[in-house]
Amino acid sequence: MKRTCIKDALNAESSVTEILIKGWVRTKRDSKGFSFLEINDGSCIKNIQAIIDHTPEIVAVLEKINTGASVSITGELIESPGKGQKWEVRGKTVELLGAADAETFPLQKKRHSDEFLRTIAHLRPRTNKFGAMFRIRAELSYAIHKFYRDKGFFYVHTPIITGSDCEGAGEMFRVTSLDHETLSKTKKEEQGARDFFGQESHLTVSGQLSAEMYALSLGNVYTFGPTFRAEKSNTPRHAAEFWMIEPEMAFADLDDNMDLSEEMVKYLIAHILEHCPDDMELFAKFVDKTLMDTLKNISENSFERITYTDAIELLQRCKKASKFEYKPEYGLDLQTEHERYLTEKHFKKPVIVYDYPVEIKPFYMRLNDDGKTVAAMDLLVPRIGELVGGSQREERLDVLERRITDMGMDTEDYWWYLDSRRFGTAPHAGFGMGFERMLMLLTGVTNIRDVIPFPRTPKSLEF
RNA sequence: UCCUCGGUGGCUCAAUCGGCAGAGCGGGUGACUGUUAAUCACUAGGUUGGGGGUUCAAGUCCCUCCCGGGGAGCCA
Repeated sequence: MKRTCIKDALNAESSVTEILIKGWVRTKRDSKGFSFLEINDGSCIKNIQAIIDHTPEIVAVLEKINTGASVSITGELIESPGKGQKWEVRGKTVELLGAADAETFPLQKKRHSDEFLRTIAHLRPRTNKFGAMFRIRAELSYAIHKFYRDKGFFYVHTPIITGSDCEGAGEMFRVTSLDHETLSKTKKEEQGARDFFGQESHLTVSGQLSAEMYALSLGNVYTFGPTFRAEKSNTPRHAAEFWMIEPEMAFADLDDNMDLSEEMVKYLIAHILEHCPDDMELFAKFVDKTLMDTLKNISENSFERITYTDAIELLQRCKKASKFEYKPEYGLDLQTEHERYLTEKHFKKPVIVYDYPVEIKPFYMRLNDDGKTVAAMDLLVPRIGELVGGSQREERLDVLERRITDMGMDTEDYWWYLDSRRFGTAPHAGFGMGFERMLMLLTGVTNIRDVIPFPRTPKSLEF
């Protein structure tokens, strides 16, 4: 007999005379003469209840079954005479596939703290909350591909190992095949030449520069993959390994970029609400009671768009101005408290801040006609802060070369990047969105460590 | 990296002014013929994060290290 997954069994239209269910025992309740088993197989958040009459043989098996054990049950799918569920399995046979010792199995039937569950990251997907989280994560991943594919974007696999030591963001992880001894005996300048690639190599911090090359060939493209930052930032919003979506559009400007980011965020919310209602319900009920209102608010309203200059002025003039720890000032980056004020207090919705001072943004962002600002954009959302960061790219060779030189970098290192401006350059724009941050926004979960299966953070690499 | 709050049974926490280390849940044993994180009774379980110090006496005070949470910086 073929296994029926619990999701399908619970969606049955009529009773089934013979059914095979496999899964993990969430609870066992014994009475005189029979037992109830709640089984979950991960196919959905709900368990199926099996009722099993006691016979000497079955009691012998049931005695070895505890919370956490994996079992295989055959029987009949019938309408449940009890309250609380439509269907249940009246079991005929019960087989113990894998026992779980009750004294040492760490998950109990009660709620556990997120902190404790992080210490057993290998078992937490067996809980309702993390099961729901990682089903949503899978669905969100699919939704991203669907969104871009439907719009005619091509998915580009940009490299994980890179040679460019400056992609414009953050500290990088060094990649080397040299052993520790060789490394310590070799002079810093000579290490690269002796290494696998004949030069120093790192884990990518962004696929953007590569994606630009493909946008200027295939038109509209996106990357979706892991990225790595060696920053020792210890916050609930940062991880050393995280996933990023980076679309890049040829013949597009900053407005197109802003439109795309807004459309994407709204699409992803709608997709998850439509396809993961049961899993989302858990987060709306137990994690963030305002979640549905927040998501509705984001879907139904257009995002506020404001220039950096206007945003600074607004912050300087607002009632809270004197209470900011950091004074808002033209030429300085917006602080967390400023972002929160804009999205949570003032506009009460997502805000796109654009046209930033050239001094605080990387070399590849397009210089505006005023000569003082670049065509950059940050999408800020309540609670999460920066969800998306992007820009129209500098397509003019001379301006780009000057920017690279001005920032103390060598144009030689970017020869292939500059080639795209040398041969058939075109206006183009793109952005990056943190996948985990989108997931946090969707679920109301406030710690990035709880939206990624095995989180990598400073001093933490157990799993 | 800085600021801040924590670390007590498997989990979540309590312990007054420095004076006998406790509860709920979970576990074990038993009861119960439709339970719903079942219920009821009984029961076992502790080097109070590590090291050092003060004291007649330290979970509690001091020093130090480790680990975790929250905030900041940086960012996605």
